[in-house]
Amino acid sequence: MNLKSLANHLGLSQTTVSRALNGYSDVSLATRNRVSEAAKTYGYRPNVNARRLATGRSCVIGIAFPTDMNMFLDPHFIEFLTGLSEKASELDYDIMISSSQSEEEDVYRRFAEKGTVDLVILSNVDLSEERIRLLQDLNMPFIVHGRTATCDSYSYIDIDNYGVFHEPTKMLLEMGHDKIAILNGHPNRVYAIDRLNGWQDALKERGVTPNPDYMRAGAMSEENGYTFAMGILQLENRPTALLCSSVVMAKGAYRACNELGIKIGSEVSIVAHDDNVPLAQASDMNPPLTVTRSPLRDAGREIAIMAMNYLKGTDIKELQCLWHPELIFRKSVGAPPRSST
Amino acid sequence: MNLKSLANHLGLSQTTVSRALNGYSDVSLATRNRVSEAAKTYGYRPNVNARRLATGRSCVIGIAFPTDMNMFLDPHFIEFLTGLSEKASELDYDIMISSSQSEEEDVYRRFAEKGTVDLVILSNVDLSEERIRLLQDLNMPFIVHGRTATCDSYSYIDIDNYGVFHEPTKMLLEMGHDKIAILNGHPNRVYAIDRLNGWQDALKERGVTPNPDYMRAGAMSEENGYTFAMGILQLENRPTALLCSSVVMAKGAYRACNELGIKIGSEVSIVAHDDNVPLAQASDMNPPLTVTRSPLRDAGREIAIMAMNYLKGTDIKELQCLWHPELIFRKSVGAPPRSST
DNA sequence: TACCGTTTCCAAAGCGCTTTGGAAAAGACA
DNA sequence: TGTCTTTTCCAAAGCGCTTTGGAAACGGTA
Repeated sequence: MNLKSLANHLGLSQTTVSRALNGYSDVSLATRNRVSEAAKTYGYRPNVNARRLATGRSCVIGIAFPTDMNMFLDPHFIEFLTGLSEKASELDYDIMISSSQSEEEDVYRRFAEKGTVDLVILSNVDLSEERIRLLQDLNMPFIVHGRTATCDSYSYIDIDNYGVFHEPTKMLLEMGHDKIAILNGHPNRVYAIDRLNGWQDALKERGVTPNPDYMRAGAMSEENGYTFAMGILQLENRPTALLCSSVVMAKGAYRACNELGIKIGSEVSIVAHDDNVPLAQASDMNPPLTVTRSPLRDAGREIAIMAMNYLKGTDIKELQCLWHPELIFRKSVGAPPRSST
Repeated sequence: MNLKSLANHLGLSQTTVSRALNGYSDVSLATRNRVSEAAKTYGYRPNVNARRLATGRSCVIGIAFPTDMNMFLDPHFIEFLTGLSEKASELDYDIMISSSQSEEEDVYRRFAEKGTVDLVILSNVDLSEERIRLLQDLNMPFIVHGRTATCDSYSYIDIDNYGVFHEPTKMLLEMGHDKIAILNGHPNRVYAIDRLNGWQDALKERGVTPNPDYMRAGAMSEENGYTFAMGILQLENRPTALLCSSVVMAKGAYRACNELGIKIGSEVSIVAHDDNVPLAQASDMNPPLTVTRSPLRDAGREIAIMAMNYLKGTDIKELQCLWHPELIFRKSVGAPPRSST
């Protein structure tokens, strides 16, 4: 069933049927209803490729990933992708993924030249972002999940990563903690750098010098959380509080504490940033984990909406979101142990 | 730069240029070269959507996944997807993913009606596969990763899951083990059922009755591997060998053994099926893990090729692959402990 | 030279939709 | 009643490609 035969069935022109289905006001409400009724009974759906050719828009959002750095194995990225994908299908956009064993940039170049996608999403940005420059050169619309220094010039969604560690550090300091360690994400990523700064500044504001022994950084896996925590908690001058860049990492830290017989909430306080990935529920942990919370899935959903608006021509300045995670206090945080004050 | 202007530049017709670029023999080699040369210098790439409309083929492979059962968090699925995606881009196919919060079937219906994808890939099949019937009804080409009872009627790629557990069980029995437990994948999945049968039959062939206490099944996570192994190894009549459905699970089992102080390779032998997911390298484990090996990434790559051939019209009968994993013997397996014989 | 089979090219139609630029019909107003 | 808007519809062009069905040019053969 195509437009032509549907139009014939209805005794209308293709124009009218097309415009009716797309909700134009220059076709009367009565026929608009009649048409959409008929479309439903005949099971008509406009052929996307014809539409794409005619409009020049594909309604496809692209994501590139190099297979060597397995982003897809990162539950955080997946959670984001899930939100993006969910919202995209609600908005009738499609998601196209493309991998290359070689350079991620080749993928963008292909996307741009072939016209397969309208817009691409950039994730996991680090400071030296040539990808952004390339996309700007290629004139390929994009939205960044995260930010770089040049973020004025593009559309992005990010959370206040500085605050993500600044707030809890301040809180812990006010509670009397002064030996606060951080288990951070990958050191090159902008979000990790922002968090590091938040931690450092909060300490300095209180006159505490950040202790390099208390800093660890790497992929936000359970394993790293465990390893990092094991290392730090066995220092002779061990910290009284741990900041983790993700709940997944915190789970590893919990495991380390349990193994070392260190009581969480009294002997050591733990705070993490909570992206709300399904297999790592902060509230279900024992003790429940104090977090700064900002569901990644929501960010994914939001970026789908932003993509749509971007393509509708909304100004870039209105497509720059900065979210402030909320701090949720739970039992994993308590006063520092006496012995350490 | 489009076909028309490229043709003008060359002083040729669109037809000739098009056919030259697509390598038809009815345009002389000389002009064929001249054309592709020009295409390169002008940076011409045919517009995919126009091509799609003209040919009726989209060269897009679809994958649907319901967001509630988070397939994407399963490293096995991701590994498969990575292979698929890699090979697809080599073959100039694209991968479209689509999620729905509701029914996976809606996604297929949308795919079919809109004509976005040429073919879909089905994963994680279980015995009662209505998805397969739906796709057949919709007349939407598909390839299954795995098999069901009706697999004669469609194209698939699968491994000999029966053998995956039958072989090592036989081997263990021959070495003198008779208390062999299995930590299986999700009990509804066909592959898990096949493996279960392989194990059972191997035991029965030797006159050993499968012990229901020795059977566990669930998602193939490290966590489950740990939990299942902990349970089984603390039985009063504990097994001398463990069959794990994946290396990820085996890692959990290793952790349990370490925690319980049970020596792997002497006090308990462990075999796993190795999908070769990057974060779980059987050979790097301590002791190195004996496995039946069949890289999932290879399956992904193969399925991309099969998809292409399917769309080229290759007969279904020639697109039914059954791979036989190789058994790789390593230190995690040894003779059963004396005490148990 | 005439004829025929090959080789090489091309004009034009078509894929299924959107959109432009009216035209006809209906309604409003004097 | 006639004129001017407004509403409602449509014919036709176009998106950029592939493909069909020749036609022209060429070379070989009789």
